[in-house]
Amino acid sequence: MSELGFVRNSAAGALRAGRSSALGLVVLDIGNPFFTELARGVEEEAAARGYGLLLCSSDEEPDRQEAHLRFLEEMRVGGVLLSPVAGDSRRAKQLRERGTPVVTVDATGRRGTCSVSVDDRRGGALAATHLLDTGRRRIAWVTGPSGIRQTAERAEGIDEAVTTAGLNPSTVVRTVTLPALQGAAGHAAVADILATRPDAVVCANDVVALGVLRGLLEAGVDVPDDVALVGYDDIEFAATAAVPLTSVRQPARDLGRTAASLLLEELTEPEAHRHRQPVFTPELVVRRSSGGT
Amino acid sequence: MSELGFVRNSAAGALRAGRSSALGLVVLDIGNPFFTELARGVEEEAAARGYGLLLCSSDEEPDRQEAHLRFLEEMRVGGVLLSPVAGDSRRAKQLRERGTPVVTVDATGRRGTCSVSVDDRRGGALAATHLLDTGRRRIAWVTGPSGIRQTAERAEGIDEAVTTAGLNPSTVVRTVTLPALQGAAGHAAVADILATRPDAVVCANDVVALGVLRGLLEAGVDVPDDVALVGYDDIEFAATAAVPLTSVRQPARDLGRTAASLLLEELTEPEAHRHRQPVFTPELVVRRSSGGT
DNA sequence: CTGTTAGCGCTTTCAA
DNA sequence: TTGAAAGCGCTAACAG
Repeated sequence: MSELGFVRNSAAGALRAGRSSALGLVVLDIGNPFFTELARGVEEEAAARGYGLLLCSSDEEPDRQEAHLRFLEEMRVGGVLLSPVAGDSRRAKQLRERGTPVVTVDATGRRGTCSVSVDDRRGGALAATHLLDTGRRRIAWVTGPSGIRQTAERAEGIDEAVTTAGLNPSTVVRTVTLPALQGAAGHAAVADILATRPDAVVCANDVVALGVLRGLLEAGVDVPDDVALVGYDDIEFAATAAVPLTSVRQPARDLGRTAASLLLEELTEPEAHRHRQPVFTPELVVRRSSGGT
Repeated sequence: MSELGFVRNSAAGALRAGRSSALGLVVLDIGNPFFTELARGVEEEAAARGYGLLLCSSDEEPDRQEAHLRFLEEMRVGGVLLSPVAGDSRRAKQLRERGTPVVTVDATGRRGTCSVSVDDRRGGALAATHLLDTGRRRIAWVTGPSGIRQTAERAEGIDEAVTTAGLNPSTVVRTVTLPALQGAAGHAAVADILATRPDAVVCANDVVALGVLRGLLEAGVDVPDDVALVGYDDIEFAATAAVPLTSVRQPARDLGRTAASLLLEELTEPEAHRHRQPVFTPELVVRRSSGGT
């Protein structure tokens, strides 16, 4: 019967059911391998349960995030996974009010919703402790726009570790803020970073760290002898960098799978579902850029 | 009226119109920055014309490609951009028969359809000529599954350049075939590559080249003194590699924008539309890995 | 020029 | 057990 070219019309199904059997995922930066790995995890889990995936990138711009959420709402996706640019999204709230579950990814959500995150405070502390243990005393913290929650917590973790070591964060840590967490921005900020006279640089993610690394080498700075460098995420390219990059690993694919699984549970068994906020543990991967073993 | 939470139901619109105002893009590997850059180009162009984008990755698996195409067909997307895994896709044909335009991306399509590609033969020749010019005489060509058209043409370009230089491809070029064009596969194949006793390695893309680079360095091979290395795509991470990577640059974002623009033209002005197959020109970017300047 | 209606394809409900 | 019908929200065509 259907062997000759019949293809289900899911628009009709979505209209009838009030929602489609697709999920939406909005990430901060599709060009960042951390998020593509996360997306893979989501896609795996969604596909296994018969759901499609609409993948969007906000490029860290709140307006783009809102536009994508609107698009997903118009498409009547069954649920949304959101790696948020800023704290409160009007449209995310609206989605939830409409009955569309929204799971916060890679950042702690409020209670009353599901979220999947990594202990960013701990991650920041891991990086800083490692640097302090290896004798560094002036850390430049290179981060992005302040709205992004997880980077703020990494900064707190750094301060915490500095304090724990009996030092004063205000003399040890200098913050350099980039317009975006991208390689080019990191590369462009190298002069600003060096102006803080650091003996160590911690970047809010690996993409930035690789841009910074290129700038440091171009400026004739020896990594790690003059300046130690630590990234975040442990993307694949960290290991093949000019100086292999020490990084704080996050279980990207697991994050994605877990988030999708929570979302699908909420979607398919709303009454049995209890909101959860699992927090994963980051792990320091020491390579040459920090002068470690 | 609509200020209080009204959101258009695009499922209803799609049902009514017979198709949705979204485009589908199926790439070979979403983890490859070349394709994310291409996707950005597509997204820019689509968004500018009020179209959404459904982004899928086949991971170079024909079955996944077909599944994604089926999903897009079920969603009744207005058109599809496809970076094909294998030559003929039953479902792509079916889509066209149904009246959904399909534009082939990053590979030459057949006449009678639109496609956007880069002169891969020329790209292969650029890489090989550069290596021959700098004295290399045994080239290992590291490629992926044979179904992928563009890599086959790059191989032909290499042979062509070797012949043009008055040498015999069968003595100069050795082919190593990977199960997938991914970093891990390249890394795992280093022993096989070295077994061909090459003085130069050309990889079908940069992701593979970076994996190979890591393996070569781990094996104590000096790049470029013992072995020159050339990648393909010129992704951002090529410049920050352990040994900055010589690569054949492809204009990824332009490819995406052009492809989307052709698709949208076919979609919105079917009678005025004439099929075109623009071919972009690749460019050799020489860095240290090939021992060039 | 404004307002009403029919129907897209699917699912669910209810009748035969 | 099998089949018919209603209605999801939108738009295009048509009536007033």
